[in-house]
Amino acid sequence: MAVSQRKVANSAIRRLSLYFRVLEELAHEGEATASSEILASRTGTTAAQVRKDLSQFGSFGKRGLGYEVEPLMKELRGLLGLSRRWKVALVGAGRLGAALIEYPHFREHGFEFVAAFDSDPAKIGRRLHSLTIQPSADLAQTLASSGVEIAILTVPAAAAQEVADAVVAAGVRGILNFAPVRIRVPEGVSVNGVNMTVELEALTFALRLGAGTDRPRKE
Amino acid sequence: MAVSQRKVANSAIRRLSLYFRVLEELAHEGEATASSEILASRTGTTAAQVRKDLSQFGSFGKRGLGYEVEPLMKELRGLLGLSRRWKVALVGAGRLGAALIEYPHFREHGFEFVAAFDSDPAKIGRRLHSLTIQPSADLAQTLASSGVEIAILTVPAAAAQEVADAVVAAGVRGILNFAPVRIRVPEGVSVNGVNMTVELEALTFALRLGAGTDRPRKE
DNA sequence: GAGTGTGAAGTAATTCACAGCG
DNA sequence: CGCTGTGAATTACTTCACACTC
Repeated sequence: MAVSQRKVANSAIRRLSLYFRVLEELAHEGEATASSEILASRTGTTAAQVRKDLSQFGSFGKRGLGYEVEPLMKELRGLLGLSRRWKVALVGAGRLGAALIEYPHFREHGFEFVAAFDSDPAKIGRRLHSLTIQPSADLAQTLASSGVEIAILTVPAAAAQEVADAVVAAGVRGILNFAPVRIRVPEGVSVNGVNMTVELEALTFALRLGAGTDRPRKE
Repeated sequence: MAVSQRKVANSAIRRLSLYFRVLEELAHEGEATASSEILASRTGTTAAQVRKDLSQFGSFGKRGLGYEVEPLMKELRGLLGLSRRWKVALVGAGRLGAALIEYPHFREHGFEFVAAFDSDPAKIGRRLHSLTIQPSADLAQTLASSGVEIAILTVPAAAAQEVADAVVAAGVRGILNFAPVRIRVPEGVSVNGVNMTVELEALTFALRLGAGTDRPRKE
């Protein structure tokens, strides 16, 4: 029943995002309801986990029936902040940045790229999917005036902290960091990292042992 | 002291990868030793955690001194499977795939792309960073004959499971999945996912509450 | 003296199991 | 009945604290 600002486990939040995606699939498949069991098997967790995760935000299910797909999607959209648009800036207009700015999934879920920056003079002025690449030096000015709240960092590791400091100074409150280093931000700013090197090395660790990584035991 | 096949926590494995990267930095900075405290502060965890993580594989440190950078790197390289080369295939030669195949970090750590596949006839035959893009139909044949052990999947969500089945059938034992869906694999195959949508939505969840996400309390 | 290695203690996350409702 | 919602039990992970070594 608790909807207030409670301590929500990070892992639970990420699962909410997974549930949401599965619900989109189910809606697309024409399903009207979804049991915790379905949600669990499609996301690789357990039915009890799904119910626990959802129940900390409200009683969205109907006993004997399951969860109605559309209403639950709406709830999750609200929880995850997907019922509004977010202005996003890309910092680092390399190949990865170019890939992300085109990634349809972001656009479809309300993330709108409104600026792209790079420090390489050769890239300044070039177009990237409807945006003109601006010099990183203009970061502070452009971000502040355009109301950007999220920065996606696809810069080299060595530049990541400096760029993070700059976007935070420009008022950005959320950072999605693709550089393989941990960046430090002041209180009140959120950072999530996507570290593909770590994931790849976790994979080779598992391969070296000759075992499967796979998460949950319950099939 | 235990070096045998212990149940190693997933989170611990990922931290090992982080420690390794920090050690590379420290080596580059000319440091000969590193305390658990340094490793902790640079990776965002606690000194006790660092020691616990490392101690489950051996006694690598010297009391009163810390860890010697080079020897510890060597240990971690071994643990993480980075002391050998891995042949990697890229499946999905879109923008993201193109970005990954150029990502210097992978190459520098022993990951060698030996084949690239796509199902789009328009892309077949085109070059991608020294590789010629092959039709996905050739997957089975090429992979089996080239000894590829790891597949990196950058295909659309809808195709991910099908592609995963194909690479597993071709003998691949490890998959790094960039598609935003969970893929199911048989026992003995490892999958790690990089889901940037989840990370971005975890970020907007945090922003919606107006709080910082950041991991550990201890500074 | 400084900093590791590690049992013990504490905290967090997951799973169980079942009452209760549609 | 079937399936949710949830306290209680369990398991996993982290932090403490200190003996021990260099």
